[in-house]
Amino acid sequence: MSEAVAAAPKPRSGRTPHGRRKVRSAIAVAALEKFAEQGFEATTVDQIAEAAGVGRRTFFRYFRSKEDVVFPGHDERLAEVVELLEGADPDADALLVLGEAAEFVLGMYLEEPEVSLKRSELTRQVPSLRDKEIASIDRYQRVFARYLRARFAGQPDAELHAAVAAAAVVAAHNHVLRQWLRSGGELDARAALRHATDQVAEALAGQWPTGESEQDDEAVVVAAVRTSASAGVVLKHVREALRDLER
Amino acid sequence: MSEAVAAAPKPRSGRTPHGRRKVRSAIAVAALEKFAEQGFEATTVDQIAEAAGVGRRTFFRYFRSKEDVVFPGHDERLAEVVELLEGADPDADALLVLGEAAEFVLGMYLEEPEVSLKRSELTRQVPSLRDKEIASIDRYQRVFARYLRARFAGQPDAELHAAVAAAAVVAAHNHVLRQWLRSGGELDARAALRHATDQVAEALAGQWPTGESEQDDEAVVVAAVRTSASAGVVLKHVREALRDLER
DNA sequence: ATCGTAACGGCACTGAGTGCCACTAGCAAT
DNA sequence: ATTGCTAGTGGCACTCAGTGCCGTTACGAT
Repeated sequence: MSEAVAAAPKPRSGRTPHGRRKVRSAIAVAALEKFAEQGFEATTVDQIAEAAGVGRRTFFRYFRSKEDVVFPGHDERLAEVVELLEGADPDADALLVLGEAAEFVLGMYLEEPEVSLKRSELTRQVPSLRDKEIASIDRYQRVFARYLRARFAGQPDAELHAAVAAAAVVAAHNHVLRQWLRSGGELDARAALRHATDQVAEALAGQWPTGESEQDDEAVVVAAVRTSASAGVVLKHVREALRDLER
Repeated sequence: MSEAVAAAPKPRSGRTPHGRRKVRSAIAVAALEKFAEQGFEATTVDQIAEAAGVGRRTFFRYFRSKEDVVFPGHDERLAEVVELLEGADPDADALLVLGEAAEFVLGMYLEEPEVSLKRSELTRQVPSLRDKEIASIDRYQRVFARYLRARFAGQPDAELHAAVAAAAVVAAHNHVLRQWLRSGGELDARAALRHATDQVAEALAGQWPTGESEQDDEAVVVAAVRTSASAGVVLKHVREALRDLER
């Protein structure tokens, strides 16, 4: 491919006589251009480095791997989420807090729609990138689960409930994100996410305590309904719905 | 590292003058031995091939990558799950079917506890293996979600509910699997999984219809309880628990 | 015994990622 | 202005995963 290159020790041919601090950005831009041009796998690090006007070695100083160019600063984002959860009101409903955290994560995508859309296009097509993204999502889920474990501590099946609820919230987030991406960034994702997390919270809070502030008053309720379900099924549901209110 | 090797064209030194059909198994055994001995990353494919008495090239004929030795036949397992779901009773409760599918997956681990334990040890320590496993779990989750999407089709928020429920079931499965692995294979994982999926099904079925066969009879229920929850909260829960029975 | 096929081993090659080192731009102290 | 230090950089050589190609060999069928 290279025709008659490599004669003199390369007099820093193209651009950027000596990169300032935009080196990282220059590499990222060049890389994404190349990826869009000729695909991820067909693009070598050498090509990226040359297009960015830096040495191949410098590329790996700014990005641990070729995949990392596509997911910049995922670690920092995760750290922000951890911080957000640690600073959350300890008395607030745990699932509500998680919903806010999910919205925060979603916000990171919404901030730069074009980038998010391009990235999703890449991840859809390249298996290794897809795997990397899934692994990164899993890290968020672990953080969520850890938070819930702490909040649920002492309750029966705390770990199970934490794991399931964290997975549910993440799934809701991912679902909304996918919809937003498919809509080309037009969807009101924040509203959709709130609706989704509300549904999740409703379903889980109906069965499991999630730490909402308890009331001291008491209540006697009489309900009468007409339904096509069998008496047994209705009784089962009512009994279950009430059981956890007793605690 | 290699001392004075490579003189004659290698007279097939060690073992297995010419592998029968146990070549794959021989490679896997040799690989896992080496991994346990000196770690995953520190073991090269050459070492594995030599220990197995085969050529380096043959290794890659049986395993697509070094990681693949640790996860044999994951694709086939996934296909079995797909088959199981496709052959499931279309009238059965969808979450119950998913619970059975999860138990089937869990069964694959329970079948060979020693292998599962060793593998989990490896995946815990090696990031690349961990990522690979997460990606593989995600494939199951996608299959689950696809099944639920088909079952929920037509209902409001079908896709959201499918995604969340699939994630919940997978999370329940993973939680039980982790517990079982931590217990060293002693835990009654099947019972624990049934308990876990029951909880998930209970929580979600209380809110969302999951396709359980409807009865034709009717029922009028009167319930009276004493609870520390506020009247509003009780009413909300009861109303929600009953609402979906109406449909 | 011979032929055909499929598996095998060796070889060479690409490309990712790493360690090492020499070079240089920029800055501070004198 | 000169000197000296430091940090960023680029080149080089190396390891190792993974792939394509091809000659060879074991084995079953006839």
